[in-house]
Formats: sequence, structure tokens, C-alpha cells
Amino acid sequence: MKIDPNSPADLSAQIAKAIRDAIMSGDLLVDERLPSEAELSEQFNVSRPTVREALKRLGAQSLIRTQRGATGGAFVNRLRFEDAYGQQITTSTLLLSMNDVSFGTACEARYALERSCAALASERRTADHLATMRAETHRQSQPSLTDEAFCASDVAFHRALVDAAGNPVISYQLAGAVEAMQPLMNMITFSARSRETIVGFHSQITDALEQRDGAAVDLHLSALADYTNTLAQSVIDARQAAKTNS
Amino acid sequence: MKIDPNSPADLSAQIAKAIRDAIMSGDLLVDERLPSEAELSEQFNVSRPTVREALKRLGAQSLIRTQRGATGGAFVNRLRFEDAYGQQITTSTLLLSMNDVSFGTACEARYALERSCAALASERRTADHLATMRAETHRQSQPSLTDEAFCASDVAFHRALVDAAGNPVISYQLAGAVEAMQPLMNMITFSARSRETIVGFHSQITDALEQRDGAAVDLHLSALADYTNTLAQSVIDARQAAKTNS
DNA sequence: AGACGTTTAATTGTCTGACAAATGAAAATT
DNA sequence: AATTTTCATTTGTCAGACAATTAAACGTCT
Repeated sequence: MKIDPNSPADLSAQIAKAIRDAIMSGDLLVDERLPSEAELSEQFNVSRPTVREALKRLGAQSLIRTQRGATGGAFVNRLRFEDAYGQQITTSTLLLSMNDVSFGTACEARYALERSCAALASERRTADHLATMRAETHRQSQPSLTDEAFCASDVAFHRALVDAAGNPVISYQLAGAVEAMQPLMNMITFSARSRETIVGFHSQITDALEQRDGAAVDLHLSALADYTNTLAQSVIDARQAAKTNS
Repeated sequence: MKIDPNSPADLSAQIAKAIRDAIMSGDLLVDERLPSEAELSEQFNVSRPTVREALKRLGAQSLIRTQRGATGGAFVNRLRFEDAYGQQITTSTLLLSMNDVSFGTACEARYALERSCAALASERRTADHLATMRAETHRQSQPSLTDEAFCASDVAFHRALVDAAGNPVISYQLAGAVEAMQPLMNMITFSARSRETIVGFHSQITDALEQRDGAAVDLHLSALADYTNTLAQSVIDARQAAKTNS
């Protein structure tokens, strides 16, 4: 592991990259302890604050964890799916909001990917998944629910559907697509009528899943996607019209 | 934005979180300049190195960028899809390797998600996408290609297929699933026979895509998934047998 | 000998103060 | 007016110090 003091890049960035590469190449194993900050600053010939900045960078990506005390130090962190979920959701949400991704594009991505779970979920869904989905669907039928809570429940429903596919890699990959939709959905005001329709789709999806009918799940998901898109479009149109009038 | 000096968490982590929240809530807009490090250290009542550690954390997530000089400083960064790709691939690769995700699980996730692109890609594929896919398929038929280069070309082929769906959100979400497979694929030694079979599938997929036949794309993808899985299984079995004999 | 405090050494977390390097803006000069 | 010089601002880096934490080593008492 070497760094170039004359490179245009920050030293701390170079050091972070060197250590990151060592982790990714398997040179540093999970739970292995890195040299202490003092030792690293000697090895790389930089000061301790610079080493610390590099370690903080790696910590932000959950690649290492640090511990104080006599036997403390920085350790290669086993990246857990739950940790990765959070980062994935943060990144996805910011990507959508900062790049002016349209509701339609995000919605299309979400449902396209989610439909790919239909077959697997039908095979593997447990009673637990069904119970969660029914509970959320029931919650969604409460008229007292705020729009925000309705959206949150919608996300929980779809997350249960994705988890029912029983593949942690899929759950991880779709966490971003499903959760990042929430801020976009929150811009919609749901009428009692539209809530009812969505709840109906959710019931149909859950029923089909219970009967392990993957094709039906796919069909209803597709219909729900269309309906959601239509709903969003009408909101956008209405907003556009209001703008023109004012 | 306030922090708690008595919290168990690091001050730099708290500060990073405060700024991250401000960005995600829209309190800080894209390209907006943050206060200088000196000002931030006054505001949060911490030293400059601590502020810097916080900023490096945010930099590692591409949430901010920094610039030296008179009008420099830290700016809220527009998170680009290309930047997010890299992080996504890093995280996905580490997730698979650190959690002992089986080839089967990763492969299932990859093809399940990829198949969800079949319909969209059939509608929207351009001549460019087809050309890339044919070029990669042709490269794969060169016997002189190393296994590693063969895998890299395979990834490029599938990335083109995903991109053909014409939805940047899908491309982003699938970047991890597709690229993170490469290290796992690299463990397989491809015989001339198996390469030929894979190239055949790739040709069929490209043909179907050219004819905008989404169902056929889906079918061939599914067949390729099965074949890849069988291939990997035979490698694993052979390795197991060798282990037992030794 | 074994259980239980105490000390100690190692390590990260934080602070202070300083200087170097980059960079754009303002001032001076031609 | 154009060009060069100076300068102020800001990040990047360094050195050294002290506080907080923690586990292991050490003593002490039973």
C-alpha cells in the first residue's frame, strides 16, 4: 500500500482508497484489525489527523468500525444487509430528488423490478409475510390515516412483498427503489376513492400470493402500477392547470 | 442544527448527520455553499479537525465536494447516477463476499431483476444498444480471451441490455446486481463448450431484442439463468469431490 | 489459590495553533 | 485598457498535547 504525495488528490482520499482496495481484494479480512492511527501515519508518512480523515471516510461507508481503549482500533467491518439498506435508501432518495427524476420514471422502475419478485414470492411467501401485508392493507383502510402515514404503510406493504421472495440480494437491491418512492408519493393527496382502489389492489395481490398464483400477483401489480401512474398524472395535470390559471 | 456534546456518538458523526439531514430535507440545496470550516467549528462549538472529519464523511458519500481557494469551500454536490453506480457496485460486491452469499442466490437475484427489463428494453432499445451487445457477443467468441476478460465482456453485454430499458433508475439499481456477480463468475473456468453455449444465448437474446419480442427475450434470459446456475453447480460439485478425495 | 479492586498502558477522540497551497478578487503598473 | 502583482480567504497538512475509554496486568485480601 503506497500513496503518492504529489498526486492532485487529497492524501486522506488516497489513503482511504488504498485501504478500501485492500479490503475489497481480500487483503484485509473481516474483523481484522488495522494498524493503529499512529502506526498508519508512520507507514504512509502523513500526520495522524490525515489518517483519521481517511478512516472517517471508510467509516462513512461502513467499511470499518472503530473502538476505543487498550485493545481498540479500527476493524474491517462485516457489511450487513441492514446497514447497506440505509445507505441504499439515502442514495436512491437523493438521486431521485437531485436529478429531477419524474414520477413516471421512478414508478416504472419500481414496479418493473417489483414484478420480478412475483414468481419467487408466490413460491416462498410464509404466513408471516401474508400477515404483514394484510395488517398494512387494513391500516390503509382507516380513513383517519394521514397521507404520509398511508404512504409509509404502502411502503411497508411492498417491502413485505419483496421480502417474500426470500432472496436477501433482491431485498437489498429493491430497498432503494421502493423506499425512495415515498417522498414522491407524499406529494400526492389521496382521495377516499383512490385509497379504496389501492386497498383493493393490495387485497387482490395478497390473495393471489396466498394462493401461490404468481401470474395473478404480476397482473395485479401491473394494474396497480398503471393506476398509480394515472393518479400521479392527474395530480400533475391539475397542478399544471392551476399554474396556468394563476 | 444542533449537536449534543454528551452523546455517546462521535461529534464528527453527529455533525455529519446534522448536515446530511439538512441536505436530505432540502434545507441545503444543490450547489449551495456550506459555511467555511472555521465558521462551522464556531457554530457547532467544536474544533476544526472535528468539522473536517465530518466533512470527509459526507465527501465519502458524494454528498458534498470541496474546493480550495478564495471562493472555495464545501458545496452540496449533485449526486450523479455515474457516481452512485460506483458506490452501488462497491457496496454490492462487498455484501456478497462478506456475507457468504451463494452463487445461486446472487444469480437468482440478478436474472430475476434483469428479466424485468425485457419488456421495456424491447420497446426502447436503439441500434446502439444492439451494436454494443453484438460487439460483446463477438468478443466472447474469441477463444484467446481469458476467463476474466470473458466475464468482463459478459457484464458489459448485460449492462447494455439493462440500459436498453431506457430507465436510469433501473440502470442504477441493477448496476450492483450485475457487476457484483463478476467476482463470483470469475471463480468459474469456462470451457470452450460452455462459452459457445453462452454466446449462443447472447445471440438469441440480441435477436429477440432486435425484433422487439419481449417475451422471447425473457425466455432466453431465463434459459441462460438456468444454464449459468447449472454450470456453477457443476464447478462447485467438482470442487467438493476433489476436496473429499484429498 | 482465587476473587476482587487498582494501576497502567494502549488507543481513539478532541483541541490548539501553525504553516503550506490554491485561487479568485482587488490593487497596482504599464 | 490590459496585464501583472499583491492579498485575503479557504482548504490541506502537520505537530504536539490532553481527555476518555478500555482491557490487561498487577496487587491485595480472603
